[in-house]
Amino acid sequence: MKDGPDISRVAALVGDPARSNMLLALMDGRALTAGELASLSGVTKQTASSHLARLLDGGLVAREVQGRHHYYRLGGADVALALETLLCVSERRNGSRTRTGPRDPDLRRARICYDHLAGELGVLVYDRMISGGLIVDEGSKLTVTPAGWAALDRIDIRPDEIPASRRPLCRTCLDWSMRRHHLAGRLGGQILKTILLKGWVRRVPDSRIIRFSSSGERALMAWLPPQPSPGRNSSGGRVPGRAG
Amino acid sequence: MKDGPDISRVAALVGDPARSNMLLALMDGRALTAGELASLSGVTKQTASSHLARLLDGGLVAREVQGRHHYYRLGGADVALALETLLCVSERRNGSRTRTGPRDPDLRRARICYDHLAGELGVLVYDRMISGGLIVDEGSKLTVTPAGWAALDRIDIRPDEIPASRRPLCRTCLDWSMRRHHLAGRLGGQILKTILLKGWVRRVPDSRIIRFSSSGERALMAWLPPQPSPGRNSSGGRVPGRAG
DNA sequence: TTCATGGTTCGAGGGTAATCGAACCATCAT
DNA sequence: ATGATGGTTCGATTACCCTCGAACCATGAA
Repeated sequence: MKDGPDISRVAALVGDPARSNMLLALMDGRALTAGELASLSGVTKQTASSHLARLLDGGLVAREVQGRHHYYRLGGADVALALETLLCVSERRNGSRTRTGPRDPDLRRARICYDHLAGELGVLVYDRMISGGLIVDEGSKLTVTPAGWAALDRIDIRPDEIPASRRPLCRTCLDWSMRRHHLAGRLGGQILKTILLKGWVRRVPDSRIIRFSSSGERALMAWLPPQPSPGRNSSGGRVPGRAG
Repeated sequence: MKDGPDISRVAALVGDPARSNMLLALMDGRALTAGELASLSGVTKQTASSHLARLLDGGLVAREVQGRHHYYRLGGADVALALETLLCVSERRNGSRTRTGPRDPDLRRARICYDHLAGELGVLVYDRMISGGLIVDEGSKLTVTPAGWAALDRIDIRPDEIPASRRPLCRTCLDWSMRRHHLAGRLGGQILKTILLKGWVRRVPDSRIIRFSSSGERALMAWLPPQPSPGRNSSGGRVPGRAG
């Protein structure tokens, strides 16, 4: 009778408000302590501990113990993706009921999704990289073109500096606010790391929001391939000359 | 404190085994009656009715009344996507614990996801259509190329025959068993409809499984563009010629 | 050692909701 | 009309689990 794995188990884990708040707080990819997660989700330490134990057992979070601090991190990129898709559904269903706070526009503009850039700017980066020929969708996977590596080299991202892992290099992630794809995977993480390091963006404390400095946004736009002209589309898909 | 919409509400709806069974049963895109859903999920009519009312209120399913029969269908493509991603997570987390039944290989091979083709063959169709240049990822969206329309015309799919709606024509959907993309959207639905009509595949009753007839599989392969690289090349992803 | 801090474990209380029996309503067939 | 079938509503029972107070364990500091 059961088709696949027990989907209700993980869904029930996300189904509690306290736990979902914790998970959303971890969406920025940072590892938070149990105490921080407790106060963030509005429950006592004991309750939080119980919830975290369940999340850990279910594999939705991972724990790292440092001294007397227990750091919790999201269980993986797939967990982040699942949360984003759930956000997608929630948004559509009771979106009208939810009042949008003042921070929402910033959140839509640019935010951290697990470890990479999301929001309008995240989608924009992905779009430009695709239309500019820096990455191509080969069906089975996204790959970086030679022109792409050349462009990445200009912001000091080189293949040998991206940590190796079983995780795919490029991946797409569905965007909750835009309902479009943006760049995830190791490369997506590396890009965010880089623009943070370069000071193009800075994080807003205790939130997923990231804010571009005006010079940073200019620098990003200068790095990205320009928007293609609206007329002819990809069949000729040449990499813009400036990139080479 | 709340970032976005109340994600825990929808997650809690999926979090009950009876409800998740119902939702998974609806993943094939068909509309089932309340009674069928009751027996499928293993609860009485009364319980099922209560669950369905909740799902309806949450927008996860839609109801259509015909005579004394109440047909329930999935609330939308985004709901199907969310369920697939949750399947993805569940698979990874407690996949080893779940014993794989005999039907699983068939389910992995080809199944219905909402209204389109999924599984190995679904991914294969998507891959070939991308690598063969029938559809292209323009970043913001997938579009069908002129060559793509010509190919689709050969299996009697024409632009004016695809029902208009706000739903995107082409969309990708993450595959639970393959963890890769396959073709969704209105075009994905139309393709499935077509190959069902042509008798290339037939549905296995009371499941999401679809089975290709041998002639049907040959016909599909004959229609699809051939695989680009000569041998099976799993790791050394070759960039298609025109990107360079 | 002694104290303080961060986390977990235990137990009890309380509320939500899943479940089913029974009754009720609507539709179709005879 | 009368009966049969498909669904929903109501009420009561039951079980789960969320929550927190209190106690307990581990680490770091004085």
